[in-house]
Amino acid sequence: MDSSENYVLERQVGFVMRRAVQRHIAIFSALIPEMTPTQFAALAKLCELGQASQNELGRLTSMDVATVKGVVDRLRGRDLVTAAPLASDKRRLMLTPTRKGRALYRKYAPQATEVTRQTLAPLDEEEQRQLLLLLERLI
Amino acid sequence: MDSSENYVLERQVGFVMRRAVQRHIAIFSALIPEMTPTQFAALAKLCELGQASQNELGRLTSMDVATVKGVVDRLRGRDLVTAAPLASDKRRLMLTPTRKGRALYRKYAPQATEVTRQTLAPLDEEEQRQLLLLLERLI
DNA sequence: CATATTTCGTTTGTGTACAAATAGACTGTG
DNA sequence: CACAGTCTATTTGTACACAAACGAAATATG
Repeated sequence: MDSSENYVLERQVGFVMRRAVQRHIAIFSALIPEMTPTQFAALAKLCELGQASQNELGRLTSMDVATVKGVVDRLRGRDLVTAAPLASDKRRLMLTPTRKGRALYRKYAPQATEVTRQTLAPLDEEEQRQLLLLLERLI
Repeated sequence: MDSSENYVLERQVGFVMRRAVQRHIAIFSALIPEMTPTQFAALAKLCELGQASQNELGRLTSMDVATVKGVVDRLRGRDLVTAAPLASDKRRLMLTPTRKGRALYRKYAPQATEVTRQTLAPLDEEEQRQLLLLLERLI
């Protein structure tokens, strides 16, 4: 009896999700070569909020403090986001999308929607809703 | 009319999958702190096959050539896998799990199954099967 | 047989992702 | 007020992940 006989890599959620994410990222970068999904997520959330501290943005986009710093640095480097320490709390780094950042977001939001559409294309509408609901319950 | 108004980050599959993967990895590293999901996947596949070239292993575990090299290097560094150029085709690097590697795989295979179980725990059996089937169709 | 093409592996560069350690700023409580 | 604990951001180190470019080996094709 060897319990490792029962283990089939291809049937593990982790493996299947990893592959699904790979395909999704490929679709994303084909449709939006100008930025990564993570960068777009950060920019989108910041545009939605108007303004947020780096820490807050990280929490809302599920990024680690170190990760969000890297992402924000690259957005700042491309002049899509500006940063300034908050006067009332000098620990916090307030982020604001620039005009250029907001324009880029508006430009690519429809493309980003299309990325989701293409990723889910193998499923019908009902299945798409099912999948989203099931995934959300895993979180 | 601003189409970016329709874009809600939290409703995009990419975002939801990314979060689900994050949770899965957290569960994995809690149960199997000794190696990463990727390393385990490579080791598991290699143990299943008995032997494989690095390239082959990469294809079967959905890893890029550069990625699989890093993963294999780390497995070799820990003496879980040995590598040797194939005499009949000097381009290929044949990989074989060591006794230690096979032992580690057998030891952790049940834990890896448990990782999947815990990841899917919020869903009932039927929903778990549903999710797996839907995800597989995205690939 | 000669060479064009393909395959395999490596290297380099960029971008997530997280842990852990650090430093500075704030808050609450004594 | 002092200072312990908390919060925010940064830094460092490790580990995927992929693109692009390279060299060496094998294969195909003329």
